[in-house]
Amino acid sequence: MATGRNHRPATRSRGIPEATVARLPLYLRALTALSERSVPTVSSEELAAAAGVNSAKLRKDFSYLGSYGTRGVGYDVEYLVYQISRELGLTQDWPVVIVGIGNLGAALANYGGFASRGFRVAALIDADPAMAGRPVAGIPVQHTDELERIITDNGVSIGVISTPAGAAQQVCERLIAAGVTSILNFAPTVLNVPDGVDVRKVDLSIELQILAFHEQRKSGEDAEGPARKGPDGDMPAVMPA
Amino acid sequence: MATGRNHRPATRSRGIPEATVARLPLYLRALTALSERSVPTVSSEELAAAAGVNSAKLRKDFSYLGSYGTRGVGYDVEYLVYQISRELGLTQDWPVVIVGIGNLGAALANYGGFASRGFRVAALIDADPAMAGRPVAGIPVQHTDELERIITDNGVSIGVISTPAGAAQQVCERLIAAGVTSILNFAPTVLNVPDGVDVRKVDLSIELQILAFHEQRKSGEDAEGPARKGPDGDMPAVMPA
DNA sequence: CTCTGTGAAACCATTCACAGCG
DNA sequence: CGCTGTGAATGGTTTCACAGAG
Repeated sequence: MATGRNHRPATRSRGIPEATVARLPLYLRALTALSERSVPTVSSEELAAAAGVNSAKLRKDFSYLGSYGTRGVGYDVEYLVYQISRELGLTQDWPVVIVGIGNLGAALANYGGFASRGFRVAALIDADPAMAGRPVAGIPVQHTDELERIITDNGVSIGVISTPAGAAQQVCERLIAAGVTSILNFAPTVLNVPDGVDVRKVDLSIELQILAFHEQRKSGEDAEGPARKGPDGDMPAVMPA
Repeated sequence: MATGRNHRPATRSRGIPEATVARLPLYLRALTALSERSVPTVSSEELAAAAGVNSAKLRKDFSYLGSYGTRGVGYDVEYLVYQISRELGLTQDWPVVIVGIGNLGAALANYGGFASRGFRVAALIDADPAMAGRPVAGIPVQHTDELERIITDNGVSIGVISTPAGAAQQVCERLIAAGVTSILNFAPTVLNVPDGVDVRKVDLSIELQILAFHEQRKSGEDAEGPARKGPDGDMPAVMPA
């Protein structure tokens, strides 16, 4: 998972389940690919395969949006693309700022997937004065001093944090004070935010650690014996790394 | 979530729930910070706050690992760091290859969080011959032709894919054929893998789309009326973007 | 008397299986 | 007759609340 905190609680009646929301972008991507190949309709089975889920789940997901399919036929690709885009709020333009233009920030600025789907990089912000004015992905980097003005002037409500961990909380607070209410956090820290602000977290090393866990289980299938309680899995005198 | 497919089913008895595994790295990070400040013990309440979860969940999570706490006192920081590290398989060294050294691949190679926790970047691989030999993060980039040899020679079982979407499936297949059994995929595609191979996916644009969904709900709290079925939310003549 | 460890309850998500529409 | 849409069954996760260890 890559989600932070602050997930809309059980409030809101006609709500779409979080798990479903998280899959809509996947369906949208698969549908866009079909649309580009001018495929007119698609069955739940086919679309599910393209999105990497099973068809029952997909149909249940779509049932939360409404009845957009045709029994015996499938779904109209163009129509679904539009309905999902609208549901996700992608029919409007979302200006985004990226704070922290190191290696990762630059990668994000250059990432085509942003611009393609309703997101527009409104500004790049970095604390290093030496970066100021230098263009990254064709956009000039601005100094952190300008942060509040940039947010306000551009009506930015989504911010991306790709600073070092130490700077993240402070940047987060300034973004929120200036009006940002959704944050995508790449810094390896827990961000504390007030109610009403959504945070999603993407953490590279966490993902690797989860893989390592499963990887370990693959090899150690056999002599797995003692692992619980007591001084069997005891600590060595010298700590590893 | 950022997980792909292929999650170990209900097999394996004494298994730790996936949701718990996904949080262990969070606890570990919080504990490491405490350890660096030489804090000897911590209560479930304090540690939970530092990790951004609630304390009941944390205690339940730890209960799957064993009884590592002391009632009335809390947890021994150093001891827990070791136990969680061991459970995650971080007491051993994991050589990793990164395939696709564009902006993102370079960012990953430079990312300190890898090296710090048992992961070692064994090689950087790119399809562009012009990149070959050029050092990134102090490691020379090697050509894709070398992929199989590199995997074998270094005993790599974890691969990171940061290529363009079009190349990802093919790279994935070569990695698997060469012996990789865990993949962290940054390319915006669904990877098809055989059983026994774990895939986790990190998708920047998907995270943003999920934020946009919630963001949209914040403003449109009022005039939300019609959204279901029928030709109310009908498609415009011209498709957006 | 504090704080862990954990059954039991509540909640959410996935899967099954099939009625019924086109 | 094929495929969607959906109740009902199942399985997993979170939260509650408290017994009992230290």
